[in-house]
Amino acid sequence: MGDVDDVRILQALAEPTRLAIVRQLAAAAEVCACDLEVCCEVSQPTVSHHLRVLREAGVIAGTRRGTWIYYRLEPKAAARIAGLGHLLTAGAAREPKRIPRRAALAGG
Amino acid sequence: MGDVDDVRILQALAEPTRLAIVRQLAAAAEVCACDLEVCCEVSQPTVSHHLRVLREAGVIAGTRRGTWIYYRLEPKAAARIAGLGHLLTAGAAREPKRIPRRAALAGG
DNA sequence: GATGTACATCGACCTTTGTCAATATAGACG
DNA sequence: CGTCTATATTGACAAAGGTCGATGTACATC
Repeated sequence: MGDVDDVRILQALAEPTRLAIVRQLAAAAEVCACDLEVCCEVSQPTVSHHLRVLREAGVIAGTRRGTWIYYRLEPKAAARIAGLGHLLTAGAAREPKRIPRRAALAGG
Repeated sequence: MGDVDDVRILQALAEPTRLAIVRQLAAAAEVCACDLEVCCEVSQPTVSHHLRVLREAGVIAGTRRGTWIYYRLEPKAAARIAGLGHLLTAGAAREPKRIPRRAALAGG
């Protein structure tokens, strides 16, 4: 369920500039796009492009307020990543180191 | 810290076939590469390529046992994704809906 | 050592993606 | 309306990435 969406979200996060933007949004809850430009060493059109990718993946949302646009994280996408994190940690913890369990084998 | 690694892990996960492989590993703790091939609609070299990407990103690890290679999730990478999930959910929850907090403004 | 199976590597192809300069749109303000 | 600022879009280009067929390598078995 929702497998394609997860890939989309991961693709959106899997880029240095975009992950930096997302981290900045996670720290401040709401950030003006103008402040995002300052942080990154890429041109304004490139930032705008990355914001579009994040928006279309449902990772962020923006609200225009006058001339400025304020972006924030989308809880739904955050929850998806958290869910994937839980799935992976549970799966990684499931490693039983292949211990033979001699008692179980003997007891049947 | 470890920002580049996170991007690497996310890049590894941000592809349909690779995410499917990772999900399969999360469900079974250890899977033979031969079983992974069956699941996906891509050729054997392509699966091998994806396994290499996942391995080099530190997402999975493989152990040769005779002719077969058994893959499993790497706990460290899983923890990183989980951590990112926590960061994002916390950041998304931090949205205060811009409530003015009149008491705080008055009290100073 | 010859054969068969499992997996990896190589080389080539085509698509996707990140980047920027130039230009366009949207709102604020005179 | 004209101008200034903030953001988006377009077009072009190079780099990265996914895919496959062909081939190479490792292990098992006869």
